[in-house]
Amino acid sequence: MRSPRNDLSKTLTPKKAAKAKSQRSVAQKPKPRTNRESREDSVDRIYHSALRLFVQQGYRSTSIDQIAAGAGLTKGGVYFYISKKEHLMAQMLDEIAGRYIDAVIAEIEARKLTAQERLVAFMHSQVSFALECPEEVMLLVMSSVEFSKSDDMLTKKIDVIYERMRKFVVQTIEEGLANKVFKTKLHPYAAASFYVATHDGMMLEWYRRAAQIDGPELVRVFREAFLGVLS
Amino acid sequence: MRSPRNDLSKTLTPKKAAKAKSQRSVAQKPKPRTNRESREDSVDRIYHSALRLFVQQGYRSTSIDQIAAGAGLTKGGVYFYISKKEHLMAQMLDEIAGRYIDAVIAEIEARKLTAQERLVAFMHSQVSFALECPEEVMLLVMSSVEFSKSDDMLTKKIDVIYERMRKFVVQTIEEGLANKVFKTKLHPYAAASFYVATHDGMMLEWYRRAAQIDGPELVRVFREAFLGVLS
Amino acid sequence: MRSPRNDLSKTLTPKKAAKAKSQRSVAQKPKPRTNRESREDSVDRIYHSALRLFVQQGYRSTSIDQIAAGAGLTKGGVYFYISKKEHLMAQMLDEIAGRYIDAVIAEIEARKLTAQERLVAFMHSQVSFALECPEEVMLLVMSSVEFSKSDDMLTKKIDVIYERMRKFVVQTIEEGLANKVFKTKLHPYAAASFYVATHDGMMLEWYRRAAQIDGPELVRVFREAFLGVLS
Amino acid sequence: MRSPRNDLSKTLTPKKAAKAKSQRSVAQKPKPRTNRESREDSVDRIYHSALRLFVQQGYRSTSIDQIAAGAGLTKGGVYFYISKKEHLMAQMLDEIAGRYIDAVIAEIEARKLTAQERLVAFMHSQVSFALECPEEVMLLVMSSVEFSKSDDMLTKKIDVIYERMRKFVVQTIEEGLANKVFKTKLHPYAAASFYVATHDGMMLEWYRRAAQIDGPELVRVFREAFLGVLS
DNA sequence: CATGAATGAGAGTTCATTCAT
DNA sequence: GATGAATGAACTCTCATTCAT
Repeated sequence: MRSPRNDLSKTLTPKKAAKAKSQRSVAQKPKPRTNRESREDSVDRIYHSALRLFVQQGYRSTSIDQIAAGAGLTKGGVYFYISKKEHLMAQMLDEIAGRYIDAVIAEIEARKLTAQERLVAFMHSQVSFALECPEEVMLLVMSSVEFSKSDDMLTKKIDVIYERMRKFVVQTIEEGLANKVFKTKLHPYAAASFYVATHDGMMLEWYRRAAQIDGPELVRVFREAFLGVLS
Repeated sequence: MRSPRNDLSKTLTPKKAAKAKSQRSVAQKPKPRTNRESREDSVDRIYHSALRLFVQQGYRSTSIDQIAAGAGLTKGGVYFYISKKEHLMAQMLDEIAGRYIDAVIAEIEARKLTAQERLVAFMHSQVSFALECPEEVMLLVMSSVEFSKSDDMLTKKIDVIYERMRKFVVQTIEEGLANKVFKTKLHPYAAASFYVATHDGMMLEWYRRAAQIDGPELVRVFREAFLGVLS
Repeated sequence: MRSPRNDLSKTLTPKKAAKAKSQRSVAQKPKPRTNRESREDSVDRIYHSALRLFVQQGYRSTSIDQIAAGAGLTKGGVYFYISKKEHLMAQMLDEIAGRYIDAVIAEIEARKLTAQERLVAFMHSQVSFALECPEEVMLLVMSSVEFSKSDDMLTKKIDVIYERMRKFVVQTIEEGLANKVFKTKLHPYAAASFYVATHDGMMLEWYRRAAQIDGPELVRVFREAFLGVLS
Repeated sequence: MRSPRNDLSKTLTPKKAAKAKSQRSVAQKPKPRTNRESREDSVDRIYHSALRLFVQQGYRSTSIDQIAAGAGLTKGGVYFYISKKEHLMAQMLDEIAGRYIDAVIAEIEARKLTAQERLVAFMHSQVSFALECPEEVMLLVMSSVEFSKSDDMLTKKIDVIYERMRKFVVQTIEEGLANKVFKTKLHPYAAASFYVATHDGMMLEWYRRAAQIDGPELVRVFREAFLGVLS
């Protein structure tokens, strides 16, 4: 009834995320004084435990038991906060979409920029976010693979997120074409697909080879390749 | 010893694969005359059933029952040919790697080409193969996501395959740089990563949006972007 | 010791019960002045919430959470008053037995009546009570089904209650036979079983088909059938 | 696919049922020679194990593990035959309804009888069946309590079964009234409710007190009471 | 060559119960 | 007097795997 279901922490910040990642696998429980602190803490630990595991092993291969262990709880403890595994994932995706797509777009729309500047700003914002919260972005990319062509709720949710991303690119390119900023013969939809393809591919490659890869250099290549295609 | 395990058909050809795709969901059993034919037939049907399902739903979400149904067999029948689900996948990956990476490279090495020509030939060969056997290539790409950062045998196998792909690109670029064919400042490893990233991203996007996308156009963009980066 | 366990309200009256039924599903909390009032109030709300749910869904299918929600409390709040779900049920059965069997019998014994008059009075009293507190009676009948042939405490308790009912009927019939008021060949035990059977069956049918059934008519049939059998 | 789900044994006969009941709790596995025998045997053991447990403890309180243990199988073994616990119950109810209601009615309709004779025949057939297969009938009666006022599939199924029983009684009484065979003032629907009520009540009482009760005598009382009410 | 029966481990989920606050 | 967090056991159901036939 009054259990705190369905309102996963909105308080997660990149700092916290980064910190959590550097801790060891089973989070320590810092004996919080108040109930409120204890709740926020548990929610947070569940969120990060799930995030890490979903990215590492995939959503379907991650068990609630593993999430619980990573959060220093038992299965039942996790279910005190989430009503369904699917909902946990859905909320994670919603939050990520909000911060990685919607917030970024909103911020760009708020500024007065040319089409080209907006595209570049979009790329930079996404890259910055990915540098701060790599797992969040990876969750998106990897889920888009794990759930492609299924028919559950999560598939739809992910499709919608990607659609928003494509739409922004398409609209910006169309505007750029109208203003003669871009002069490519490429259809805007194809260009958006190329953006998404490069985005996903780079994230994957970066995740797979973080140790051996020079992130900034890859990003620079990404930008040049994409803008090159548009000119 | 009760069965011919571990020797999945090497005889699969792209034609067959393409044909299989256009057939109905449950393969018919055409009453083959000899035992040998019957065996090869079953192996074939298992292979294609598994391939289709692995790509559609992912390896871990595909049950032996589903594979069997798709092959017109029962679970036990499938286990007559495969010893473990993992082995089935391993053999599929081996075969795909052989045809999609090794054979392609071997053929290119056999011809006398400049570094640039070799790169272009590589891209074209991969794209041609992907057009003929899209599921095979998708299996590779999607598995590389599903199994990233795990520690099973399949993860290692996939890593090795990708390593071979990267190695060819790196060596070719290095040769091109030595011969002054390429003049990029980009580190060959970064360029190879960009190749792999774009490759995977494009395949994913193509698979996700086959209906809405102009494949050839995307491929052309791919080639131009990549070569642009190298010059 | 932390709480006034094991002393569920004896103050419940049929009026209250009837009133509660006509209220909305989640009882309101009327901010009682004193602690005592508050306690009695919560106890009352728990009692009625549980009663309604046990009858609707059965004891085992009703969760403490549901009871708590119906009483406007949380799980923990309910456990402040009850020590075990089983005890809550046990106390409900005790109270119902007291009012539906013992009080009724005591009142009849207090009057000077012939055997036949006593039987009729018993039937009428039970029917009147059932009309006022249908849920209480249904709890008894339905529990006798849910717990038949188990071996927990509740099973025993219900058996005892039914035994008291049968015993009264048997003794009254025996007396009536001795006084030549009844002249049936039927064994008193069989007649008592027939009484109980008809009682339970009618209550069930009435509950199942309250909307389509003419209660008073069913009751009249009950009385006539039973007395007919005895003459 | 080809698993034998959803076709629970039609071969169960009263003899077998009676025999099974007299065996000890965990059925022995008689090492059947053929697959077919083994299947029928397992299905049979599951059916009887479930029937016994459902009647003893109720459907919801019976776990698949208990059913499996009673059938000499493991949980997985039971699930090889049933797809869902709910389906197992549904099939049991269907079979019971077929034999206890439909077959009985069909047989009576086939004979040329007066309304009164048909009612008596109906009662006798039901009683005979109950003497041979008491657990089957008890399952019906007890389920009607366990599932009253729920909204699942089983509730609807049980309602339909009871409706068929009521309908036969109503139609027969209406015919009897038309032919002046019955002269009661009682509404046919009320009479049917009385029939059902007495039926259920008697079955319950008989089940609860089989040891102490003279079954035939109770049945005779049932018939006389019911016919008395109609005259 | 293949089936069908069966196992056992583990998944997601629910819930009575405890307890610090 | 009551809350909210948490546990642990039990439940339904799935699935890779084995094996007699």
